[in-house]
Amino acid sequence: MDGNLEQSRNALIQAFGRQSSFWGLGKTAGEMYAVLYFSPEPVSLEEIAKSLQVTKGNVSIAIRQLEQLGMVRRSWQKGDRRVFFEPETDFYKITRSVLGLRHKPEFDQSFLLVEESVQLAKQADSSNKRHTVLERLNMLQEFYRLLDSVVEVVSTMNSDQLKAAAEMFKLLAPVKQGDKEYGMPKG
Amino acid sequence: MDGNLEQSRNALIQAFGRQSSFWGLGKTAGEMYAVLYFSPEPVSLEEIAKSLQVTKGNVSIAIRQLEQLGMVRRSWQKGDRRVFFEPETDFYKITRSVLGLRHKPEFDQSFLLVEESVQLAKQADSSNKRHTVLERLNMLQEFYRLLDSVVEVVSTMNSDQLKAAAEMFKLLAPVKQGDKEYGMPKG
DNA sequence: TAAAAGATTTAGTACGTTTTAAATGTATTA
DNA sequence: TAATACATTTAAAACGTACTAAATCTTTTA
Repeated sequence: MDGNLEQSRNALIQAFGRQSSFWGLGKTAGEMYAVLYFSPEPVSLEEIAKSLQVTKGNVSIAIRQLEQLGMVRRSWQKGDRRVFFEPETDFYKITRSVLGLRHKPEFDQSFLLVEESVQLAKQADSSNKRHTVLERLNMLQEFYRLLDSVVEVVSTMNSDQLKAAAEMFKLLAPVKQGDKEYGMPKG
Repeated sequence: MDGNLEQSRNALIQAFGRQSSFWGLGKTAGEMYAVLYFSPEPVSLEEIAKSLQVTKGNVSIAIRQLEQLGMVRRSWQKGDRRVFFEPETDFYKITRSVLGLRHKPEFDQSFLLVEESVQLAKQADSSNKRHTVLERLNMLQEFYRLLDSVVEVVSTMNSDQLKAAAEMFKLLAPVKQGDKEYGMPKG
């Protein structure tokens, strides 16, 4: 392979590994996705293993996570019994899927616990403590509900809608004093 | 303490522990925050340790993380040499702080790597592969820039602005699949 | 100044997660 | 059917992170 492309690929693998780890998906899962993302053609399981120096078993497990999150699809080629993988390249789609499958449930669980906490506090004897606690829990719930509806909206928008909404949101940016045109397209 | 309040507190500790762990802060850090959140008065280091059955050293370290993220403040009481801690209860403020201190830098690092990847790919010999890769990296960068500006906007808005923006976002009606129009405010 | 009360640091340990090597499973071909 | 080429599961090992107990540091009081 062209040396430059090879280096380019390595940089991308690092980037995805980093992000993946940060979001709790595990470094190598992200790296595997990067391998697919960098390849115009679907990649076989063994090739992924070889290029990241990990075992096939490892790939088998990690790739399934990626599949379940809608980040990877498997495909087949006639006359070849191997399984190939290709990346979902639409990040808006991925965002939606990950929000729904990974974040939402975790969210709901916590929200349920907070709800439970509220109910129990309400049953407590009236006291200064009870009062403060309920006040705080109310703020917390308000915040949760807002987040929840944002997740809900994002989850149900298609990619173009998301893009449009994000652009709109971007327009809300307060122009910072003395800042040199932050984040705007040049020219 | 009132038995109900005690149960209520436990539910909250669970909720925060869960979320904290999910967001990569560690379970006990979240639990410690919950202890503070549930107490109308500032809490001493030792009391936190006792109520969560962990060592003071553990609290000392974890609480510092929370401080650095702006989730906890320390305070003192006259005639008492102990340090007390109290929670930041404004979640919008916390969101801003965590985004800026934790997410943004991680983000920027990855973005830098992608940028590097792009530059290297551009230097590669023209080929079908190079073409596809650059195309994909472009999409990726577009997505990153959007996220970046969302983070930027959120980071610079104050709590009321954030609340208002979120409410507005909430009004974006989900539009059925296949519909070409973007969401409009209800009513 | 010594003693006491507290917070922080440190070195080691326990734990959960990730990864591996090998065994097993499942088609496909001859 | 046996041989094969692959994917998946598994049990154990390696690893990293979170936690502990103990030592150390810091401040206050007597």
